[in-house]
Amino acid sequence: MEEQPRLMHSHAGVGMAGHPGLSQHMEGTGGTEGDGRKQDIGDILQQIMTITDQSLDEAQARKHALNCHRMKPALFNVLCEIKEKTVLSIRGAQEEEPPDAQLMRLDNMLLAEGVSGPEKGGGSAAAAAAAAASGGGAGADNSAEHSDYRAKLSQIRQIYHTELEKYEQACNEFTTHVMNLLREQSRTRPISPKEIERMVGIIHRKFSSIQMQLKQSTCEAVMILRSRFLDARRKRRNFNKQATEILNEYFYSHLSNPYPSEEAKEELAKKCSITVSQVQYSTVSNWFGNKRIRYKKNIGKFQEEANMYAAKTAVNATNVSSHGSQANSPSTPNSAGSAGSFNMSNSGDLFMSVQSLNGDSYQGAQVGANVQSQVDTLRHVISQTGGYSEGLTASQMYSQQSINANGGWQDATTPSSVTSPTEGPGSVHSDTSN
DNA sequence: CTTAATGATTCTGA
DNA sequence: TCAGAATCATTAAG
Repeated sequence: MEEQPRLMHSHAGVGMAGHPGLSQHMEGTGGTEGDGRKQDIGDILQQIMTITDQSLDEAQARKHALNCHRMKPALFNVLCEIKEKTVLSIRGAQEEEPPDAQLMRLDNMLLAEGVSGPEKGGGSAAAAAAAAASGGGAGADNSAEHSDYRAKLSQIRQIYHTELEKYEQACNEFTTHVMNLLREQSRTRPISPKEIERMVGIIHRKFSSIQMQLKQSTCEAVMILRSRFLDARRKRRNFNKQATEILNEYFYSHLSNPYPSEEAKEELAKKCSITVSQVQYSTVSNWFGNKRIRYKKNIGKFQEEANMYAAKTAVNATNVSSHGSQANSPSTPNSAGSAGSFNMSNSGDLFMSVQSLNGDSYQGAQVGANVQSQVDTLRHVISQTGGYSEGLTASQMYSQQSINANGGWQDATTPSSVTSPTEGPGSVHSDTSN
């Protein structure tokens, strides 16, 4: 029921809706209302029907005639005006785009990551970010690692730019195409410049939303890349054998107090040439932290290792001393023998015997001779360094079996397998058991 | 693919 | 603030 009238109305509107002047005019000339209208509609239909019968030339001719009609521009103007007042104003109202905070964020991020920024600056900014992310200090080791990162980043950057360009080009092409089309059509139907403009705006919005997607996925890619390369955890590399050896040597030869001082850590880091990943210092700290805790947690498991390193250390010491003595070989050797343990909670005390309580000695042939000098050396070193536990004095260290043994730490193990040659310190000792 | 080893990070208590 | 403990995440070995 409702349909009918509305339809009718819209029909009537084809030519004159909303334009009082015109419809009045028509009405005036049209004679009696009902009949006149019906007649008009009939005419229109008739014309439409005849169009299909017309040849192309005929149609063109008519079109041309219409275009040339002197009333045409005026009519189009009026129609455009009407259109603008109705359709455009409605659409315009709802087109207030939301503030694109999102886009801003993306832009900022891309800029910060060096994807959308100036060409070279991007790379260095990323490198800086990388350096910062990995802890800063070391500096030197970053380049090799980050070149890969930078390469990938610039790859992303390149893709981003080409895509962006592509979109832009497509957008422009499409826009001009649409504009031409509309201009063309504006000859046959009422299209105001404003409308064209609006259309262009719509197109741009569409394309910019595509662009935003591009930006978003680029951001994601960068984030992934970042997390992959810069997250220290992911970057973990195992130390090489040599480095592990050096650290272990130190650890086991300072078993009584495996807390290297800052300098010692630095020294160790240098010796190990820890370059990968992170700040050397903290890497060493981490290593010792992990080592302590893991050693303590499962001494049995480390026994063999301990013995091995102890032996090694002893050998080293001997060699050194035989060469000439020197007390301080900077890093580990000294103290070759300390035996001890760092306190463990459950154990009461530390120190494994320096010498095996009984027996079996491991004395390598080499070891024997220089022991005395080692002792001296060690004493010297120890007193100098004084670093470790306050509780530990040289005498304690040397004291033979003083302490011990009972296993404070290692539960239950039996006495040593490796033992040192006589005098305490130099000895290899190592804890025992197994 | 599973698992052990291990470097790094995070949380917690002194 | 630091060491220890717990946990994460990756690597390497099987």
